[in-house]
Amino acid sequence: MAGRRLEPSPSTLHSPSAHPAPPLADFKVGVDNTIFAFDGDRQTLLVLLVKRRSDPFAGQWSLPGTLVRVGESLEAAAYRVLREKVQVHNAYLEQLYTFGGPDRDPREAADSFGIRYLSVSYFALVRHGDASPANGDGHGDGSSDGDSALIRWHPFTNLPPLAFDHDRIVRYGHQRLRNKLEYSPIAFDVLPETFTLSDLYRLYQIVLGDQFSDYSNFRTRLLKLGFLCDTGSKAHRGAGRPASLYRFDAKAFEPLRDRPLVFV
Amino acid sequence: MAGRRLEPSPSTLHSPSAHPAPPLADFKVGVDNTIFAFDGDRQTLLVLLVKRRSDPFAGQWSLPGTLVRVGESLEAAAYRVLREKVQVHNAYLEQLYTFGGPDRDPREAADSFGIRYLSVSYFALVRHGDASPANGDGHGDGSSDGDSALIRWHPFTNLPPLAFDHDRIVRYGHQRLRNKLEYSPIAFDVLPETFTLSDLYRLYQIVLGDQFSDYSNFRTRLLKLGFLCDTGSKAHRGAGRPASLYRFDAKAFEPLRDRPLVFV
DNA sequence: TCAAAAGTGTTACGCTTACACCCATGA
DNA sequence: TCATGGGTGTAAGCGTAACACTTTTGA
Repeated sequence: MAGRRLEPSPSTLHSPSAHPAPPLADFKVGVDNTIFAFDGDRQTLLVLLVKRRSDPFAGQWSLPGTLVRVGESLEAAAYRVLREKVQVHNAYLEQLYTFGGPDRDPREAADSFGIRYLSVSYFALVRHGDASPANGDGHGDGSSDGDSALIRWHPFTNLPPLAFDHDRIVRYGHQRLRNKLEYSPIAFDVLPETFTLSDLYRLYQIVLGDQFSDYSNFRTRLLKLGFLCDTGSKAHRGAGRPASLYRFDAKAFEPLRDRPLVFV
Repeated sequence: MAGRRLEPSPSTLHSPSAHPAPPLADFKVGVDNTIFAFDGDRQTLLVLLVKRRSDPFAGQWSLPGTLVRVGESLEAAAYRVLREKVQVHNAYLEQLYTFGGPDRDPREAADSFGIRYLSVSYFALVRHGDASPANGDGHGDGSSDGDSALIRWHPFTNLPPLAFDHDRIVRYGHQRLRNKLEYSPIAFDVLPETFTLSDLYRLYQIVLGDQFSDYSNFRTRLLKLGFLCDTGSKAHRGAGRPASLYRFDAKAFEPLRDRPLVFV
C-alpha cells in the first residue's frame, strides 16, 4: 500500500532459476468504487455500499463494483458502476489503488478455477443531493430495511463488515480523501453548488478531525485565497444570523492549481 | 490519471441495456517499474531502461517489466523485476498507477488474440552505488553501446522514445518523485548511506527545479528538524572546505511521519 | 431580550526570505 | 594567497494561532 523498504525473502533472492518459470496467471479484472458523499444536514460522511446477492460473500455488504468487459477501459467500467448504482449527473473520479485480488495471498488460496481476480479500485465523490442509490429509498437511514434495499449510503463511522478485502479499500479511500482535502479543492465536489462557510468548515472538521484551525482563521484564509465568490443570497437555518452562500469559482482557482496551497 | 469531473458520452448515460452485456475481458497482467537512481558525481537523475528483443517494439527501449505468474502477487512480481534487472540489496518500492494496457484505447485496437494486457506500474528508488544493471557495464554512459548492453541507466533529461505507453508511465513516476520529495524522506533512499548537505540540496535542485530556497536556509531548516545526524567524518572533494557527512536518522524522524513537513 | 450562529478585529509569535559574512581546504 | 565550496548570522516581513468582540437573526 504505502511504499516499502523491505526485501523479499532472502531464499528467493539470488536464485538464477534452473527450473522453468511458472506459467503466467490469467486474470479477470474488477473495478471497485469507494464512493463518498457528505450529508450536510446530518453532518455525516457517507459511503455507498451494495448488498451482495450472489455466491461469494452473499448477503454481505460490499463496495459497488463490476468486472471489466471486452472493449471497455478501466475508467469506463468505473463510470458504468457509478451510473448503475447511483443516479448521478456529476462526479469526481480517480483511480485509487490496485489490489492483488479477492484472494489476498495468492499462494495460499490456490487458483480455484485457474483464474485470478484483480481489483482496480476507484475513488469517487458525489453530491448527496444529486445522487440517490438506484434501488434504495435514497436516504440509507436503515429505517426501511426491506429485501429490495440493496444499495445504500452508510455513515463512514459505522460501516458494517465488508466482503472481500473491501475494508482495506475503504480505509485507503478515506486516507485519500483526507489527503486531497488538504491541498485540492475536492471539497466542492461533495458540497452542494452553493454552500456556507460553516458548511465547508464542518466538512473539514468531520473528515480531518478536530485538530483544526479556528473557524475564524479558516474563514479569513479561505476568503483571502479568492476562489470563493459570494452569491449575495443568504441561508436562513433556524436561529442565528443568516450565513452568506458562496460558490466555488474554478476560474479564480486556476492560478493556484497544484501549488502548496493548504486549507488546514 | 488525475481525477476527472468529466462525464462519459451522454448517449450511453441512461440506457437500461435491453441487449445482453458484452462478455468479460480476459487479461494478462504486467508489472512495469520506473526505477530511479541519482548519480551524485555527475549530478543526474537516472532511469533504468531495457532494450527489447522480442516482438512488439523490438529494438526499442522500455521500462523493465514482466508478466505476473501463477501464484505471484503484484508486488512480488515488481520485486522480481528489480532483482533481475539491477543487482540491488536495498530499494524503495511503491505502486504507481494501473494503465489500461499497451492498447491505449481498447475499442480501437480490438483484442488481437482475445486477451488484453494490463500494466500495473511501480515506482522504485535505488542507490546508484549499490545498484548495477544486471547486463550492462554498470554506468550507462552510452560509450560502449554493444549488442550485449540490454539494461542501462539513462539520464531522465534525455530519454529515448519508449515502447508502449511507457513515456506516460515515466512522466507519472517523475511527478510522484517530485511530490514525495517534498513531504517524505525518500531522498535518503536515493542518496548514499552518508552524504553531505549540498549533496542533498543538489538532489532537490535537480528534481524540483531551481525555484528553491536558498542553500543556507535549506540547510538551517533541515538541521533544525533534527533527523540528520552528523557522522563526524568529512568529505574532501577537491578544492574547498570539506563538508560534514550526515546520516538519516529514521528513529528521530518517526514523530514527523505523515505530518505537513515540507522540505521546499 | 436572550441564545445561537455568523462575521470582524487584534496581537504576539514563529518561520521564511534574502542577504552578508566568516571558515577551511587544495592548488 | 586565492579561488572554491562549506558554514553561520541577522534583520525585515509575512502568515498563523489564539482569542476577544460585534452583528444579525429566530424564538
